[in-house]
Amino acid sequence: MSEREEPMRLVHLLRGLTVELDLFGAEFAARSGLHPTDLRALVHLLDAARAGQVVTPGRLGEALRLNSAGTTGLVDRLERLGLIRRERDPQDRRRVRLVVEERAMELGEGFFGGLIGDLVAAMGRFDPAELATARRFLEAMTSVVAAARQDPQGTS
Amino acid sequence: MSEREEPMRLVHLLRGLTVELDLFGAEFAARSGLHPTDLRALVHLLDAARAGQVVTPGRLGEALRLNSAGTTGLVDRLERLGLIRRERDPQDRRRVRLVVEERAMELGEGFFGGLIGDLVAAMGRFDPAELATARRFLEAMTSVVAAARQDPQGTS
DNA sequence: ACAAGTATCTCGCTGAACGAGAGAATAATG
DNA sequence: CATTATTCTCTCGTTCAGCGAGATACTTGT
Repeated sequence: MSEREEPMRLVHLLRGLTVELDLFGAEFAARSGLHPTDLRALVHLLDAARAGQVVTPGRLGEALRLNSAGTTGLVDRLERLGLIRRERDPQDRRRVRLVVEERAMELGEGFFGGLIGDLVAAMGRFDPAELATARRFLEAMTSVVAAARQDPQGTS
Repeated sequence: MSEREEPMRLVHLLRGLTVELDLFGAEFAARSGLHPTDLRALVHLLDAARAGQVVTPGRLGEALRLNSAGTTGLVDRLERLGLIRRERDPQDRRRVRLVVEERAMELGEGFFGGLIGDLVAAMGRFDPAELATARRFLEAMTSVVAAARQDPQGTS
């Protein structure tokens, strides 16, 4: 009732939203014959590709918190599915560059594209000032979680 | 620069936030000797307990998209860790009720409590009208994702 | 009583991820 | 240069979460 309870409702909403997004991802992954980890890897690779960054197995494994053996297995799977390709780096030939194939782009586009379109459409029903507020809110929440992650105990 | 790009930034923020929250959960889980699934189960059980609902292995497995064998294994793990307890339902003795132990509450409280406190504190820097907007926004986004989940193809 | 339905658990298996360490290339040092 | 250290990536053997199929236990409808 009181306004003191509103924040807790927002916290639950926030969690509910992440649950929905996770389930969406998991179901997409299952439908495409991917494992949750494969999907996370794909998202990471597509992001990096869009930003023009080079990703090596080492970097990928680090981002996904996998050890080297797990990373090799992951890269093997993605390569077997024709989503990425290994390529020796000509500069430093110890390194392997992970190149995203066309198919991976299409896969990502085809599935998340729809969701993104729907989200953007739903945002259209908010005016610019409201979107700015939502943005500030999301940024604030994200930085709180990021801070909590680095300092697990501190109720800062 | 144009306002047409703001929605995409919000989409990325949204994803970034869920990634942070997932990582937070995963790191907490690892620290507590739990698997990601165990944590999801615990959250579900604590929510249900707070709402006064009875959870059976069947319901839990359904919520987490596990089959019966996986569910049994999950419940075994949680029971072995002393987080929950199996209890035959006296009304319908085919059923087993999953009862959350004190320890599980403390675990959930001790870890998420801090984060929730930080989030609520951060919300304190928004006025009630802004929080209401954030809430509408989150509700809109959640229902879009939920709808997309049930109708994977439809760009509705 | 008997059949059908529902809830949970057991068995055997697949495969993702781990720890340890090997292999391959580059960089640093005498 | 040759040698040693360093940095990536990959291989081997193992562990364990989750799957499919089916067993078991209990309840409900006829």
